[in-house]
Amino acid sequence: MGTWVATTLGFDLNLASIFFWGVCNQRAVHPTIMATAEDVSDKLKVKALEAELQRLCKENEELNRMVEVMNSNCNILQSHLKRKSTHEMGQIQTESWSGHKRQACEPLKVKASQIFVRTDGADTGLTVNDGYQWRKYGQKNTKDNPSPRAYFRCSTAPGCPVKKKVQRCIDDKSVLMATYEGEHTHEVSVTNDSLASSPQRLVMGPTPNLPCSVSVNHFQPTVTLDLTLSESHKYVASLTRDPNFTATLAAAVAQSIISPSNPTRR
DNA sequence: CGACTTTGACCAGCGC
DNA sequence: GCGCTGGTCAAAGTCG
Repeated sequence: MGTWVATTLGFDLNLASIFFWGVCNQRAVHPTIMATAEDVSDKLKVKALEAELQRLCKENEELNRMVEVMNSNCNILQSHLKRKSTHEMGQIQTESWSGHKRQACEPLKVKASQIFVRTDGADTGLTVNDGYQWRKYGQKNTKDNPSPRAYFRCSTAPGCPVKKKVQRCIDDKSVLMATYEGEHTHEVSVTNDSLASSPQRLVMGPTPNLPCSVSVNHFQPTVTLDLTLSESHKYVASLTRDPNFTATLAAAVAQSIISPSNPTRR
């Protein structure tokens, strides 16, 4: 899944890079052109163009960083999907062979879902801001992961049975892996403040309250990409407003889920 | 002072 | 039965 973003966005970004690079080099090669310009308005125009150029170069850098982040997220999601798919297909086969009545094509009744949230690399906490209030009731070191696993209960409403486990991803410690169990018996308590303080998100799929999620129900997978990039809010917003971008992204994600072993992808 | 976090102890399930 | 492991409990500590 990793390179589909590059495939989707790379061409335009590369074109933009080449354009910006060419303009920058042109200015470097011919400094005297501007130095000898006598017209004041021309100088002003040049300054304005320089400023615009710098802004565009910076914007291009931000977009490239976004692509890197999205690539990283996609790689994580892809590996996770592969692991879960392999595991579940094995379970289905084992159960059908051992005489269980469930048909192989019957959708699994999965109550747990898993999300991945990219955090600041310096952040060592295990907090996932998903709009609900959680009360931590335990923490354990696990065998398969050097990072501790934290256990939370939903405290948004009394009696809510939902629990979640949060652990840093073994592959990428800047990624938090949260596993949710149960269903909330109340509405999400998302406030404008909590959303404003949470990482920027590009949400795709029917789980808008989750920052970056992969449902483990592989018969109806839900993928939400987390674009945690504190300086690039406006670019994320502009991208998410672009119907072409979201449509392409959605198609690519759907395609990658349908055929996870596509050899054209990383 | 109440709500929340930390952390060691305890319990249950599972494999050998 | 025993040990390992994941999950939960609950007392103590922390914070606003």
